[in-house]
Amino acid sequence: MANPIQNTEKSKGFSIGEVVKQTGLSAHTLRYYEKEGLLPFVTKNSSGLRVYSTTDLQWLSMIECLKDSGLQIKEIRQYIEWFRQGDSTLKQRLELFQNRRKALEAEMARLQVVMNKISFKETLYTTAIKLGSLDAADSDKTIQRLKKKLFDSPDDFDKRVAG
Amino acid sequence: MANPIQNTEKSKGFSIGEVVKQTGLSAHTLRYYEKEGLLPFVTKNSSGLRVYSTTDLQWLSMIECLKDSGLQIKEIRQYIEWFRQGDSTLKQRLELFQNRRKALEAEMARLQVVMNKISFKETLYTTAIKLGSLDAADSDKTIQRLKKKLFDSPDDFDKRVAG
DNA sequence: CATTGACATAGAGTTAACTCTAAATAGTAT
DNA sequence: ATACTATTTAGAGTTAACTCTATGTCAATG
Repeated sequence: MANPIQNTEKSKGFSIGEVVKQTGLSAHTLRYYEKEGLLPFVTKNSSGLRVYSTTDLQWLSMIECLKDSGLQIKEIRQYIEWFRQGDSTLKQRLELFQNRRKALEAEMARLQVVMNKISFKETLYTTAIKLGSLDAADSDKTIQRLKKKLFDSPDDFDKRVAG
Repeated sequence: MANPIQNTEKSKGFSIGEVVKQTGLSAHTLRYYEKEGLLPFVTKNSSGLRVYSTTDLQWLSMIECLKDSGLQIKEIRQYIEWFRQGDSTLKQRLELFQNRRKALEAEMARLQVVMNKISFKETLYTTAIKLGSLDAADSDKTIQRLKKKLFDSPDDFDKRVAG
């Protein structure tokens, strides 16, 4: 087990392989992130091997969160640049998080609408299997009531849904 | 205003331009979907122009829903193929919707976790602006209590978050 | 009958975010 | 010293889902 970077009890740093294990990201991806300016704090030892600090791991966690919130890599880089500029960019960063929250709220609302439609389909097909055919399910009283409820709701899933 | 396809009171069909207006999709995208097998019911008139029926529009609505649920185009094509095969594929289609519902539930739960982290950041930066610096906000009692709450929760947002 | 605008096809180009390849160097184990 | 594994770089390749370009047809308008 060759570990190029000595990671003693003093926790000087982690090799790229250790970060791969801890984060689940590939070494390729870690180098790609660095090239894209997402990890400006990663250092190299005298042999040119990357040494990741605990702070770098925390940044990776933050990057994952921002990615999951829907941010693109170049937008994450912008955020990191703002961070490096210090307190003069507090406003920009706050606005970014406010926008992220709004985007997440919109996305969750959107997913809820999709969920309603998919759940209806699940019920429809469960009934279809019980009755032996999709046509029979389509004519089913309970199904028709459910469908009506869905169609009369504010979002307009089509009057009649294909499939 | 030349409309190649006569759309009389009997509603024989829609031109691609009309479908563009109704769906917000581009003509390019509509042709691309068709090429990918997503619209096998679209017909052409004697001049080779596409004629979309109301059913085709319903399919487009269904396709949008499946896309929003996270399905890829080739998976949507599979669903449409199952549909065309009739009641012998009811089980496969039900399973697809069951899987979609589970995926949507997981996605919504994931987004909720991200939302908690982003909301914390929003609070942190609001406090930072009020106090004049990020360091001051980091040492703030209320912020520290919030952070502790977030870190002690089942999901493990890092012990200390960068940025 | 020439122009215009919508539409057709085939195929090339774009974008984001990886993902991989090749060839070289570094570190560890025996 | 040798073998083996981890890491490095530059740059090419991949994938999904469009998106656009070039060129040509067709129908209605002036």
